[in-house]
Amino acid sequence: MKRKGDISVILVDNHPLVLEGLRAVLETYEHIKVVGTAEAVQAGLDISTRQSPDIVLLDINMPQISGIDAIELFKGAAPSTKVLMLSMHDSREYISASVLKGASGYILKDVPNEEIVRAIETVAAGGTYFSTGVSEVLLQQRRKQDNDPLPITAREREILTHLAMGRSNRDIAGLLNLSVATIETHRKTIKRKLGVSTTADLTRIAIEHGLTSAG
Amino acid sequence: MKRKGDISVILVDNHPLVLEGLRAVLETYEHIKVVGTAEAVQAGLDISTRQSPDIVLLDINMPQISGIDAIELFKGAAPSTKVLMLSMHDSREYISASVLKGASGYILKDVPNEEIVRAIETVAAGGTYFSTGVSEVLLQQRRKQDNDPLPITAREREILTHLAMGRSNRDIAGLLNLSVATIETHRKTIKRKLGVSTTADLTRIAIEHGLTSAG
DNA sequence: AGCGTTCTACCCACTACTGGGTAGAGGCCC
DNA sequence: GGGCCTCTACCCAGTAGTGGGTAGAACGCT
Repeated sequence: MKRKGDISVILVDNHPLVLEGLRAVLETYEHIKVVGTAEAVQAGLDISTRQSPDIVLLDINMPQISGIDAIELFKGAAPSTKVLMLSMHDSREYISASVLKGASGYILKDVPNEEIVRAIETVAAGGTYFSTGVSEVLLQQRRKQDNDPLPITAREREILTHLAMGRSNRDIAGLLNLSVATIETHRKTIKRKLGVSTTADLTRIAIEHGLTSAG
Repeated sequence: MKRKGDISVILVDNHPLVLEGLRAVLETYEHIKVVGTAEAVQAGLDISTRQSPDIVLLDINMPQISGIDAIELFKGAAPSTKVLMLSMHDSREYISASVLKGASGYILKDVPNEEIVRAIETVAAGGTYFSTGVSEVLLQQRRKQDNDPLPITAREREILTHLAMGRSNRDIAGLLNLSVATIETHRKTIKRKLGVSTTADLTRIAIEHGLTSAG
């Protein structure tokens, strides 16, 4: 029986073998209760609606409905349920998509059992869990900023920031008390150095390098 | 003494009281060894260089050098060290900045002791830890996309995507086999609907809503 | 049938940006 | 003291985008 303090979990994976393996691992932990397993998203949703589990361990590769799309369905079926994705891939697209859809964590299938348990505990406690390789992917933007600083001068960076915020050459000239011609020259130099030709490109690069934010 | 499997931690906070409180809490756990404490970033760096701890627990509000800037310094002083931020604020700016600079986690000072320990264990194991309120903030972009869909038509969204990728009206006209005038009309309509007037604004909105990515 | 919306396309005058130059003043390095 | 870079600023001709219109064809809804 599930007792107070226990964590209820349902497992959704289209491979019966993985399902049984996970159940066997998790059952060795007293405070984790596997209250259901399903080999298809729809069956999982039915269980989830009835049981409102603390955690859904969801395989990302599901036939019919993809695991990514299923995240929202599970959140809809039982709003208090946290979704923890289980995947064989550490591809950036999957991870970002999972986070955007509201998953609380993303772990790889080849991690040690203890890490799966740790992830379940962490997510149940209201945290997020992304396993080793995955956090590297999430922090990828940082590496880009570190390893690949923009090859432009400080003044040019300043101009670029204004440009990316939607200001015209004339606006910037006014702000910085410079001639419009000067801003145009800077703009040309920046474009040449960065190898782009449009304002949209400049804006994307500025956001990418943290000079301004999208939101 | 630190033994194999133990987690070595140094604490950096400019409040001696917090420092002592943390030390007292962590010392009740056998596998966590506090190998140093510092009330200033520079002193913390000195310790970190000598000890190469597994974890630096770093207060975000430090005088002189901000905790955010200190993240990079600690990563530089001992590359294998993971930085776990400790903060009283769950503001979006702090959290994003921390993640971008390379912090492996962000926890609030008012969380229960067990959560701090859990965070330390998780980060030491190579994961990331963001406590309850914090993960909400990280998932904020998702909410923006869900609650605030762009009030434009599918065709306009398509045009917007191309614009944000740096394509000119003429390029897009060519791609979609339309007249340049049509693209200009769409562009005007999109700007009016979104209440902006420049390409940079369009690009920022497109990225914000996931139509294209910054990188 | 009548209405609203979307997608398409054009007109016009105006402004902004582009891409090719050149160039002087000041700072830094060797 | 000569060389290199940065920041400033201008010239010019050309192209692109702006912001104000209008408008027809197609579609769905009632």
